[in-house]
Amino acid sequence: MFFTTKAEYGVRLLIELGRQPQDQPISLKAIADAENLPLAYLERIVALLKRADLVESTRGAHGGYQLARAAEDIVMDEVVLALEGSLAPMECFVDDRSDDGRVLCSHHDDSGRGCATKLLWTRVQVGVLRTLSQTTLAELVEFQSGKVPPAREPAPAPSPV
Amino acid sequence: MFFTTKAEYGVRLLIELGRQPQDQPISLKAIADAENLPLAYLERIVALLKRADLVESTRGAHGGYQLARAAEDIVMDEVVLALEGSLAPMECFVDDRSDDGRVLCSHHDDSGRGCATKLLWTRVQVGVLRTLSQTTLAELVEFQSGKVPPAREPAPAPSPV
DNA sequence: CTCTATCCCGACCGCGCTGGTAGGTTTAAG
DNA sequence: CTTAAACCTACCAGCGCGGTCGGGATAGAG
Repeated sequence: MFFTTKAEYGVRLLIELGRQPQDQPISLKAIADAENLPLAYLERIVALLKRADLVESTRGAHGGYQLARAAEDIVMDEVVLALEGSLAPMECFVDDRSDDGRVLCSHHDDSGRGCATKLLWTRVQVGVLRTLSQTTLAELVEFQSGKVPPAREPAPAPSPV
Repeated sequence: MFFTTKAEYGVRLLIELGRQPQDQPISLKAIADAENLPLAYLERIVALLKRADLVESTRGAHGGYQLARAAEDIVMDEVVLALEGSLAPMECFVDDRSDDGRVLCSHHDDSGRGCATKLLWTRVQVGVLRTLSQTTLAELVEFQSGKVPPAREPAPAPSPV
């Protein structure tokens, strides 16, 4: 399991917001009902999205949430990072952003050789990051609306487990 | 955190086996000492690798473990799958193999629309799988030995799903 | 002014899994 | 027969996930 339900629920929430007409906030309650998710839990999740400036809130009666930008400009790496807090494939990865995802393995580096698994986990992280950064919220909204995107998969996926 | 220490320790174990001369088993104790890992825990991990036919064991005194094939023929997707038990990015992914990684979201599919996040998680899974399947144990052994491989990441991934 | 819908926030909690330990049994070499 | 190793089962503490609860703060509606 790479991701928790935080990511799942958070992305669903964003998709729901993306389906709404612009500039009209929708309440969390409405989303919780539509997606059949626990309201109290959603509250904590949307807080993460707000802190990352992905959604905006309007307080008071008839308040709610709306996207902070156009769905086309919301890229999923930012979303998942905001929701999960980290995209490190392994414990020993300190978080990126300042640098670019460095390793500090438990047995620091014995006898001068670098950490054996560093190469592998770094590749995985780069792969995930690239995948996420190539998907926008707008795409997901379209996908859910029934328009299946034109099956873009040029390389025949060498070994689809 | 995508992966647990099972994957970390298991890969390290394989690398250690890959560094040994062929056809001569090495004891878990030796590996535990070399990598500074808890022996009892390693025992459980190596059992996973054996069940997946990635290592072979020799019992009795002077017994131990060795790779079941050449390091060049051991690909990391198989390894990580054996160690982690699944490569599903999200809870709702039933495991692949029989099919190809299908989704059965908690709110099965409401009002006929497919699961909103399916597209995203599928892309991530494909990305990870491709990354793992492009790395062999032999590469990691080389990497650890100091020879940094020539930064292969061939195609800049034209438009990976 | 008050009511009510909503965002907001902190505390709490059960459960499962991870990471690790302990102790014992079987196998085979010397 | 002793010893080194694989092998197996049961056990355990800690922690994070998923979820709940109760109570604010805020703003529109009557």
